[in-house]
Amino acid sequence: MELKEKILTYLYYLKEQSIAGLSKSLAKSTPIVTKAINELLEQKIIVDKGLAASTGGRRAALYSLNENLDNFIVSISIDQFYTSIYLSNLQQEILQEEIDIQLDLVDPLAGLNILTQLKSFIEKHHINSEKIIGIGISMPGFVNMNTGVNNSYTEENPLHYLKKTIETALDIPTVIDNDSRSVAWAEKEFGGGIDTTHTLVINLNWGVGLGIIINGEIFTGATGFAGEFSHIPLSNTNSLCSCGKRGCLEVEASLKSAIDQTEIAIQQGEYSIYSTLMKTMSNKSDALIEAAKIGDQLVIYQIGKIGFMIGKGISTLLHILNPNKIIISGRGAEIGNILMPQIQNAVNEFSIPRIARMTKIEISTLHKTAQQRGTTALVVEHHINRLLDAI
Amino acid sequence: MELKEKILTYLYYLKEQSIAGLSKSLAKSTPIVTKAINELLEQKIIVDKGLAASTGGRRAALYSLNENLDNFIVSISIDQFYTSIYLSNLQQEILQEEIDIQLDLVDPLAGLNILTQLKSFIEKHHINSEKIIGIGISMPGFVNMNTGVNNSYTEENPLHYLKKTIETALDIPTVIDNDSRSVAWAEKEFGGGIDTTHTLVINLNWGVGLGIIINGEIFTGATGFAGEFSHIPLSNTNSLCSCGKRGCLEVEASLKSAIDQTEIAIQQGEYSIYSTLMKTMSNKSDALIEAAKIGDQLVIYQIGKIGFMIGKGISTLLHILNPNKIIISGRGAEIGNILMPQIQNAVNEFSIPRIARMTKIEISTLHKTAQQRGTTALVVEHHINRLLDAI
DNA sequence: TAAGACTTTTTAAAAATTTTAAAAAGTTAT
DNA sequence: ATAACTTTTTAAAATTTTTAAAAAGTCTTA
Repeated sequence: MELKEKILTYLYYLKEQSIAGLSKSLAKSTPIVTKAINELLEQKIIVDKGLAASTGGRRAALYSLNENLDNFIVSISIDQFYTSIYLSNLQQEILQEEIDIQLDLVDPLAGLNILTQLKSFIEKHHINSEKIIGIGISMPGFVNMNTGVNNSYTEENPLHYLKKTIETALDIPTVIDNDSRSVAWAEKEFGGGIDTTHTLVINLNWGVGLGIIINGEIFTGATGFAGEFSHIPLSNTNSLCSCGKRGCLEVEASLKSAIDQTEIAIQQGEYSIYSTLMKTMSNKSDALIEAAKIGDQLVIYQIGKIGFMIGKGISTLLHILNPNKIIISGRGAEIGNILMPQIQNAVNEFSIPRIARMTKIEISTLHKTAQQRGTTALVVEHHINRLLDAI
Repeated sequence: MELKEKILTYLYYLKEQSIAGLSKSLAKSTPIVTKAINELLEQKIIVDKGLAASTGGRRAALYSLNENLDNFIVSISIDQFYTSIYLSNLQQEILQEEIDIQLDLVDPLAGLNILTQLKSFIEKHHINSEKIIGIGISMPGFVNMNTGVNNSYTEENPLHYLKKTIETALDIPTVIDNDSRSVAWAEKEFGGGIDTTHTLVINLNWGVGLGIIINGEIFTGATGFAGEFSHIPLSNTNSLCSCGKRGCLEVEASLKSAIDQTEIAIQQGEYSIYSTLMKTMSNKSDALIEAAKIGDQLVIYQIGKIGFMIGKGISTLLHILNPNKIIISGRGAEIGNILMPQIQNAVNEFSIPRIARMTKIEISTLHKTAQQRGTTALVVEHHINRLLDAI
């Protein structure tokens, strides 16, 4: 059973694969993969897609997931202020979406609201819950995937037990993880991390998170807290952070900090198109990003500043972990071209050239979809076995 | 052959083991381990050591390396100013040693001097080179274990090709690694890292190095440069580092920095027993450590300062990697009790309590022997197969 | 453009390894 | 002293991998 699940997971990611290819990727012998493939064909979970283009020898037979399967995945991407819900199929396509539902996680009712929104999403689109393989949730905080608990909220807050709440209310297998780890996973499977083994993914959003991939696997540390990038002591200004400490990276290297600084400057009389945009847009970070794209001077200056601090943080990561690649992802990736020069400046200033040369720094090409893709993949990783059970 | 090597390596580390124990540690089935053990017994490489104390069931038969084997390991521990050469047996005992040979690595002849010293060591103690399983070298710098090259020195400098030079001159298999990684390996196998999977080892010496153990293995990063802890931007004073950058940790967190500061203070008229000690001792760090042990106020103050900076560095590591344990090792471990309170102060100031709580910070109990033990183990890891070939 | 050399996938047979079950050897509590 | 329980060791069965051979193509060159 185990092997079949792995095969299905690979086919989800890669869409088409040969027996030889699977055998190599899974480090399992050809005979055993052949046997599993034949059984999956028999069960009509996968289908034969004909022969691959030649690579210089006998052409390989390709297999893919059967696109006639009517099984779906629901994923919920949560950030500090907005929640999005998606319905996807096994071809990595989004079938339905409800994006940017305004939901401040500070609100003690947020957890229950998410459940309500999810229920109405399923009803509205007439989704047969029997056909949902699983529900994936990604959200900020100290999320323990194994216990399903978010330790950033007290036990009284429904967000603490969000996974369990949803799972029992809907009776559908549910899996939860930290937002930055989901984004990192998306980059590993679909983005710039496809062919690197040691990849760091910076999730630039309202805050600034880090997903660490070591030896091709998400690294969670000894107790699941690895990647708390945002609170390392790097800032010289010593401004107070929400965590109670001073000098945290997050204070000067997140979209929030750019927004705060921009708003302060505007209040002090500086001009910025940001204020005009905010009259029509409700999402501050969207307004900031839009202003930057238009070329607003103040906003670009503020974004440059966070870019420099991110670069300083990257210098630290570079020296300690010597990764193949560091990817700037998350909402902030959209203004990557504005961030990049300042990131590079800081890396030049704070890194040993010999070491910095070893790591490629990139802006994600996945943009907004990263979190959704990673969260959906999380369900595949954990509950693809339901495809086998169902038939 | 492969399995036998693994068994011998385990027996080297653990001295006595049962078939069941080996089977579990090596993740190999009992029948196959039994077969290998029987062959090794036949070859007289290992011996039966009788039954283990009971653990509530049938008593296990124990096996160990045959102590009558006359095979040895030579290890060379090199630091910025002193080189030590050791001869050890397979019972982890040091048979001969030549410690603290004064050898400044800045001297372009250092590489050749090391070879000369090694040759005379072997001659002086009448060591039969046929019986040397291998030579292990550990030294500071960007050492690539696979190519055997130290990239911190130019190709003209004999230190660049030290491994090859020694290997060809003596015709004995030689292996080289970075000093901090050797110390980390020693901590993992013999010290505080025995039963933790994610362990960081700070090698406090003339400089300050870091060995990273992730999933029970040395982590080298994408290109072998992981652990360049000493040059992350953490200092506020912006003093210039030898690497050319400003704000590097090393400038304020190494024994060198404590020595420099102490000497400056003495020149400015402050009293310290360090100056008296230096009249009889040639090794500055030994003098510093001795002064600290005696209770010299100035030295203790200066050591406290480096402790605080190390603690700040530890805070960064803590947040990013969430290890089970961080061990302060190397020469500086001897003054651990003086460092510790300031390390703890800094960790309290710069870490999120929830995260800091997860990681135990310890002073090494291996003291000076760490580097030697790690370097010797390096030979076992790479050349234990010579035991099999020889017979 | 056809033949031979070369690649790669697939199938089949042999070898190795693991898993499972049973036996052996102790220990501990009553 | 015996029954119940543990743990190691041995033996047999089941899996898995490795190796070799066959099948199916591609590509170069005469």
